[in-house]
Amino acid sequence: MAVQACVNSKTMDEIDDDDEPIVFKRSKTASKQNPLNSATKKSSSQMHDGQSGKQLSEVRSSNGQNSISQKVKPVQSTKASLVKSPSASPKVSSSSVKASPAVSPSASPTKASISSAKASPVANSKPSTLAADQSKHSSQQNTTSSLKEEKQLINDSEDSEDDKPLISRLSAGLSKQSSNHADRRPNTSSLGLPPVQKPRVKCEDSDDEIPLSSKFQLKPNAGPSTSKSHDFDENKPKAPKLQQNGSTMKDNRIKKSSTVLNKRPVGEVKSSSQSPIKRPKLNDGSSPIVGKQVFVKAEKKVNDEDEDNVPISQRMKKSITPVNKSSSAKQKVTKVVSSSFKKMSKKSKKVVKKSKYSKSSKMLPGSGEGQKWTTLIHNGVIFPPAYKPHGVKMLYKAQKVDLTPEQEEVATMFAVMLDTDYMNKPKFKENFMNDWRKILGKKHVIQRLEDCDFTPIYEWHQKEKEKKKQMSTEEKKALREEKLKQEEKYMWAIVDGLKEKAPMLCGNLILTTHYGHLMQRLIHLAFAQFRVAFLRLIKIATVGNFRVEPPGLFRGRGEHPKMGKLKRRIQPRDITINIGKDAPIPECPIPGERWKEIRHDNTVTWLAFWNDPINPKEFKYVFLAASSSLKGQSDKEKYEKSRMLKDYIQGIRAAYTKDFASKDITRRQIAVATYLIDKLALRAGNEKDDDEADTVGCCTLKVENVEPMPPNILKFDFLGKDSIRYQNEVEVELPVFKAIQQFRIGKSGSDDLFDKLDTSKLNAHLKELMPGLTAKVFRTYNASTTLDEMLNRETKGGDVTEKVVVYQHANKEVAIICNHQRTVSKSHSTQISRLNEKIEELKGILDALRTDLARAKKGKPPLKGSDGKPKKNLNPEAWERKIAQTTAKIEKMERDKETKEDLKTVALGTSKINYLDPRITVAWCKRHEVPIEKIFNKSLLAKFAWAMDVIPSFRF
DNA sequence: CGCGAGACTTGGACCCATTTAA
DNA sequence: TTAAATGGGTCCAAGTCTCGCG
Repeated sequence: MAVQACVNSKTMDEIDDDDEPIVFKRSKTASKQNPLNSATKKSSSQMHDGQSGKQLSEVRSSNGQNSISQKVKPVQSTKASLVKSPSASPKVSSSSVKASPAVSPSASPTKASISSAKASPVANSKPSTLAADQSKHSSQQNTTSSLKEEKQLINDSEDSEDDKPLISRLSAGLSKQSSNHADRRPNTSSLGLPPVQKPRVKCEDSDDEIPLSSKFQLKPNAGPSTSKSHDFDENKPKAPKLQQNGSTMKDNRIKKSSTVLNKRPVGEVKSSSQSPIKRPKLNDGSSPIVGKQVFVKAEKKVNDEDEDNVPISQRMKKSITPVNKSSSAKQKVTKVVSSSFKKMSKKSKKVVKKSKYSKSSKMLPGSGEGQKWTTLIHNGVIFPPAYKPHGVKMLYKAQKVDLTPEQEEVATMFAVMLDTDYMNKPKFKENFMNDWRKILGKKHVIQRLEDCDFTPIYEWHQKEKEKKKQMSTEEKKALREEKLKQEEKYMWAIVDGLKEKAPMLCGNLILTTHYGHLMQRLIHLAFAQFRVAFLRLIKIATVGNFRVEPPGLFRGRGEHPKMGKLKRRIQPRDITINIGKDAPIPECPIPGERWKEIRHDNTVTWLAFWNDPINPKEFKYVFLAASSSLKGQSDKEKYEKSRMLKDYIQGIRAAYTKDFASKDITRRQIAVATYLIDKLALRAGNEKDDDEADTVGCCTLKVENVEPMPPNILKFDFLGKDSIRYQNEVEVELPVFKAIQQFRIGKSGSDDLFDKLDTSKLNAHLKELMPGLTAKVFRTYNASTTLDEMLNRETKGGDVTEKVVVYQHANKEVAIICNHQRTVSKSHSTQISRLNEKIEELKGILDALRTDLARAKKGKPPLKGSDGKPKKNLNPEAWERKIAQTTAKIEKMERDKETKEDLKTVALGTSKINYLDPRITVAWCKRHEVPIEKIFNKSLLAKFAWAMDVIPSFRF
């Protein structure tokens, strides 16, 4: 096993403890969040300007807020109302925008900017094989290596780069070269390309680190596998090409409107200078986007240059060729885990897994199609404690009722939810009662829920909670330690470790013993390289959810038809364990019980699963934690895939634009759906069963969810994932608008808008455009692209705090695009009013200070304070200073207030965790000397360990 | 091709410890 | 020092997407 990419395991962490893996660690202080100041809003406008060929025009509903709508609840006017107007007159909307001058957060240019290069001490030492690789990095870092190379690269850089300082551009270019190539390549494999084999090398740690050797080889790349023809181009009438992505008209308005209804990078295909990105000429572009290129490093550079101008189609062709070859050539570098393997996987179970000792087996590409691990050792899962009856009697028609422990357990589940919103849901109560009745038995006195009084149990529960709260810190700590002790052994898994070492490593021995410590030092000091290799070899990953879900009442979201149903207790006999063949089978923690089944399937990553008691057709899995290299690897592949989309996007847009007018209705629907997904980052929208909440995604939008408002505004209003409401008014291209109108003809509100479409058709189509492309890739693409652009456009200098604000602003923009919401906290309004009071108070003080200043100028003493005490007699300058301080304070508070109001419904975390390529963040931090800890917390640092050594010039 | 099983990612709420404000 | 606010971490629901089969 080669060492796969980073090991972000705890072990590592700990081992690394002394020497931080993280490079730019600087100050430990966490910065609290900085209020995004008002500047924020404006930025939205800025962002759309002219940026890289993106479509500016479209805007998200004015300020983000609006767009984010309320949660399921009642639709409210809310700020939406503010926004609203766009519909009426698009133009207006622009005005509505907050006109605030763009203030950039940073006023002063600081040194920061300079260094794009230096900043980062390279994180870890890589094995010598990687030296070359490193050199690249380093070269960049320290300097500009060869100019000429850079120049080439520049072309390849993104649109936005125009805005960047030369130096950064250069470096960016470099990065591309190095990292991109390296990075991307691997993807290929995961993209559904013909699995090219890459000979894997054993120790790679991230693709960046792919061993040189392999890197070199890569060149010929695999292409997209098939190039199917696209029917595509052929049939369609030519679409108005100008508008291709909505450009023309929008453009004008775009500029004006800062308020964007929806934002999106969609590309406008602006001609401009700006985007060097490959923008295909339309005509050709339309052509088959089929197979595509895969990038090979060297090759790529070369191509890049010219490619910009080359029509996509051609480009593709080019690349295609190589594909075949490559495949034949058997590439080297495969990622073991690459998703592409999946396909073959199932079968591969039989994969030969030879002894784990034989490394060869592990890494080899061949060996493992679909193989996710070679050896896997873990301790199974832990069960929740058995139910302990409390004996508190509930009332039925005011009489105490005796319940058996089983009956009481279920009654308690309900009782503890008395103060939740579920009590207002008849469905919840009905489902609960149905299931409880089964346990009570037909003859039980308890017959009607309405006659039940659970308050005694509820109160008992509240008291228990209170008791717990009252415990002293020590008691709590002891309790925690006790729990930890019990759970400790379940928290770890050894993935691809050498079996014989396992005992030593098991648990956290290595981490805590002197021996471990010594070794660590030793390794650290004397054998850095060895150490890296060592760590890679022994992978101890933390298990994500090793606790079996306790019984309870199903808490479905939105109007879930099954809410309230009893989720029964899971027993060992329900659980299937997946573990290495030679690993000891975890002991069943419940005496007398046994596991349902033991599997040794190395083509999957789960450690255990059981069937969901609520929906037996579904499974609940136990996986490794997000910080594991297995997860890291696939995370990285996900981002590489969306980066790849960058190279195809222009062609894809051209293609769907052309299809807006297709005679073939399915095709037209696909085109429009793709447009919406691209522009609005909508989810795909799989079909759902009747026993699930009625929510929709793009393909399942109903007629009533999209209202066309002439001339070209679409008003969206639907419940998406988790029954989170999506409301947005978006200006779209005329052909899209017309197509939507036409899709609605003859249908009722609850009919499918895209009746000819479903996600599998859509994805099948997307795959023809780019290997591995699916609808969700657009969301990642949209999010990461937005972050990358905003960061680069808006980071102007200033201190760390200001830069962090810029980051948060960008993060917020992404959250709005993705419609990541949170419920407004209960204390929100009081917090706001408290702030208002303070502001008022300060204003009063300010007035008094001004009075005193005026008096001081006239040589009079200050008035008495509100408390009646006399103030010190100061000179005018001193009063002025005080005034300035107070004014600053007021301004800060107002900013805080605004930020708070602004973010009250926006959840920033989700996008950070799932959609923003961490390399963008890391590189930006390096370039701007922002300690990464200001942006990523501990768990994100662990999760993104694979991204930490990205070069500063990395661009998405 | 459609379907369903299966595997994995995404996502908001909630709980609780820590930090910050009062 | 205490109370409120934050933010990390957990929990588990709810999506997406692939694959194999008939």
